[in-house]
Amino acid sequence: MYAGSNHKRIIQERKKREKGLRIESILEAAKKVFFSRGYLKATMDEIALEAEISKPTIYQYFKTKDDLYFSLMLPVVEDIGIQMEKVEKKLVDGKYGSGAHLIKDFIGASYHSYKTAPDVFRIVQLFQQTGLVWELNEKTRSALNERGGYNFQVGRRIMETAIKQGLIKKVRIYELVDVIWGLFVGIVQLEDIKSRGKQANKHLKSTLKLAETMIVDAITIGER
Amino acid sequence: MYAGSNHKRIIQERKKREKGLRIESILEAAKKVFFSRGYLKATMDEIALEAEISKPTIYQYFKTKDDLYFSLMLPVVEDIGIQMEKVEKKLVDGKYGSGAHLIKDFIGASYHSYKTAPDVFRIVQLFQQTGLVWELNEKTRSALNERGGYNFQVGRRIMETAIKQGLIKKVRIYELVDVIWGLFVGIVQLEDIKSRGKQANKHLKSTLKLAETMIVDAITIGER
DNA sequence: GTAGATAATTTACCGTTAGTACGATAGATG
DNA sequence: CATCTATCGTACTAACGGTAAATTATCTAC
Repeated sequence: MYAGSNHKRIIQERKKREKGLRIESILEAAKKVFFSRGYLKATMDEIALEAEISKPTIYQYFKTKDDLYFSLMLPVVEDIGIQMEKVEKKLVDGKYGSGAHLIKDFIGASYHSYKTAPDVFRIVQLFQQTGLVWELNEKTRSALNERGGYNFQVGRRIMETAIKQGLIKKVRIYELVDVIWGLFVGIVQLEDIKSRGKQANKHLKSTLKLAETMIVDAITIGER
Repeated sequence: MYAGSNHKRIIQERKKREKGLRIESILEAAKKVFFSRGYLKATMDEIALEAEISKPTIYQYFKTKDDLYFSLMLPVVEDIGIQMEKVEKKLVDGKYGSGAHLIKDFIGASYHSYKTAPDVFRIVQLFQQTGLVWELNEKTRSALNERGGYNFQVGRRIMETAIKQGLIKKVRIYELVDVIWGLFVGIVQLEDIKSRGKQANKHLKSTLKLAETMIVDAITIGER
């Protein structure tokens, strides 16, 4: 018994790895199908086919169609948080010389996530409409809520610090973060609708740019 | 022949009226069911029951479930346009003394429509999330597109005039209208999600208020 | 190496629902 | 009366989300 009791553990770990890979491949297939067909027209059978497995296998890993759909979101939400944390770090390290620069990075954090997965990004709020939120896998739901809520917390901390550092005017941080986030999501959606069927939305960037300028004009100090 | 050839016409008109009423009652029933159950869980049978007619009769007037759903949007989109036209009239009549006042009314125009039908307002989102191949009645689709596009036109005209009148700074009007509209929708959606399950969203008003202030700060002239 | 247990996967199925076909009915019209 | 129109009831199809039960692959213990 050269391997001893390790053998068992090692095999278990391999299985775990394989399980992760399977989940990964399902997510990949789901992404493809969901975003080419749209949520409603995407079928679980087609996703299964794309992942080269049978439908019930999907249900082994994801409780419902919603669950699968929402699972796609989590990495994006997490990414936004990571980007924001970077901004926060830079801020507490005193590396922002102006509020304008901070705001630019702050919006850039969301833009970064949007760019890496524009399809996923648009999905955030669909479920509120369809009223299916309540059938989510508990794990998925709480993960989403926690990360989402956490991101807003970070956002508020950033603005709080920025005010303390005198980078931006003294405004209500809770509302401020909501305004910026709402602005971003709203514009992305809007330009998305407008550019449907046409080539990539050339207006998105210029509109976001204007939004940024306006925020800067409104809440930064001095430079006007 | 006391009524002459009018008789025919009068009867036709009555029929048209009745047809309108039927459509109205279907829409009313649809609204009730859609917004209590959510789009996916609402069934055409239930809507038919609510409207006290049979299911095939609904399909006489609405091509698909989607079509019925989106038909609910139209009045809201139209209302927004009407509110905006009021603002435009007031503006060309030279009744705005400050840019701040104008912006307030401009946002208020959308808010008005939102307040009268918050549920319907959320549909905009669904429209874009899933919007690929909705099998909308051609009439419904073009009506929606036309009215939507028209509203943006009015918005741009307003901003153009406001610039000419020296009420606001010279910014790119196309992007400006998009920013304001995106901001509004984004915030409404956000607060909507946040307040789900809780009491009415008390944050919406204060967040919108801040957004308004920020826009005013950013684009109006003088008062700072 | 093989029997038996365990986990992963598939086949075959269920229940529900959007949408339709069709014949019956009722009322207005001429 | 004959016709036309709108609606109804019914019964059906096709598609889809989801599941129970059978099947296969994999591992463990001897």
